[in-house]
Amino acid sequence: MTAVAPRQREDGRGGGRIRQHQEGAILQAAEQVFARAGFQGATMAEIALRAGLPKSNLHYYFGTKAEVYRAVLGHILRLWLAETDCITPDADPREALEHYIAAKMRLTAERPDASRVFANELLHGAPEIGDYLRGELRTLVADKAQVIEGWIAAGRMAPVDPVHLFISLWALTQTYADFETQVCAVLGRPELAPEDYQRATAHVQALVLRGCGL
Amino acid sequence: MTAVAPRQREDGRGGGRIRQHQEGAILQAAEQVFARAGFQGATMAEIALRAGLPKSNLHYYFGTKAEVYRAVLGHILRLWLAETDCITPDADPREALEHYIAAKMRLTAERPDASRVFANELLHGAPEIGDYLRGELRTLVADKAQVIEGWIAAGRMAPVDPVHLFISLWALTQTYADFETQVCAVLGRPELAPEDYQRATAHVQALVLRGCGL
DNA sequence: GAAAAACCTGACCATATGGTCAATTTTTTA
DNA sequence: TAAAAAATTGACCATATGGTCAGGTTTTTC
Repeated sequence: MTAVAPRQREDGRGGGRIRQHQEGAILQAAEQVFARAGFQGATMAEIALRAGLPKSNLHYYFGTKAEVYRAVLGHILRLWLAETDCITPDADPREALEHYIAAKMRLTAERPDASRVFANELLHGAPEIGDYLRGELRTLVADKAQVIEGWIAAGRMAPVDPVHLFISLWALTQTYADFETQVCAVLGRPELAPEDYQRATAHVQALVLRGCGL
Repeated sequence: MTAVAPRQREDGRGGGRIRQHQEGAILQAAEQVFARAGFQGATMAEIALRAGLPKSNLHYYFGTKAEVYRAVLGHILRLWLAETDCITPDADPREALEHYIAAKMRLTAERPDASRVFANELLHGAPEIGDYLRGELRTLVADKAQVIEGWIAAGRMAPVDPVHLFISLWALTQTYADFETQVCAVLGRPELAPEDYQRATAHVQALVLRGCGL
């Protein structure tokens, strides 16, 4: 009989010892495969191969490909949140933005595949995470935008549309993961090395801080 | 017998009157479908449907899906080039950058699907256009970077890494097409209206010009 | 106006792939 | 240690989809 796998918590932290381990391996493999091929291009066979288990076993843990995909996205969304912690009314605008950019760039450098899966999902209209974007994310951004409005009103930085500023920050940092191929091409590098990410971070910080009159 | 379709010029300008028309319709339909679903997700059946002809007729003009895809990309690359015309040693840095940003943003607003197909190709490692990126594009960027270096050396703008500046400009503008869903979500819009693009253009121009000390 | 070229199309095929299932083994529980 | 639960797996199936093909129709050419 086909056992119904009782995954308990949506974050995959439930289940026994073996389940923990296998789901972890699957999610890691899936992130790579989805990043490289997108949802449609990814195959369950390849995910299973990379995770080191037969396809039918993969189906024991995740009934459908969409389920694996959702789990990967859930994982990634958790990374995307927070980060904005440093943006508070009392913080120094310069330090806060500098810190935020550095954090986002670090994430980009360390988890480029996560960024790519996210980018791919957005690129195709965010069928899975649209609700999250219009809910949690929008609220978060609205909050932080208020903080920045406050900074501007207090004359602590140049007047900049705060929401568009966030959009710009995301674009400026994630481009180094999402469009790495293009970046490598114009930089004349075979791949991005740590120094490249350092240069990129410094560049974005300089551009944005000066752009915000800081 | 299966006729071998003798497409003459690679840009689809060859062939008879009917061929012209049909290929145009196909390419337009294909751009939409590839933008929404990516290469793997796009189906020949849907492209044919949107172009208003049976699938086998589509195959008469383009032997394989990859061929259609390459034609669409070729179309798009032609848009990507030029644009940088305004960046010359004698130009005013402020005006030149302002103009370049406006042009790129206009392209983004008018041909979002083209931008998305391009983004998708990059996201998956640019298997088709990698050579172009490392060839023509890199040369072009190197040239324009020299111009900007000249501006900086002459004290006409703040010192900014020119190649990273280009990367930033692309990211800042294309994000409004590629990640439109996210942009709409945080802006609280159902879709981007012309005013939104105007605001976005003004924002990016202000941020970058100030960021470049202009 | 007839021959040639270009164009059109329904029926068909091969293959890839997501997903199922029943039987077996391993692990946990009591 | 025995029963129950969880985990594993190879064989199998249904379907979607890229692509073929033979024969028919329209358009162009001379």
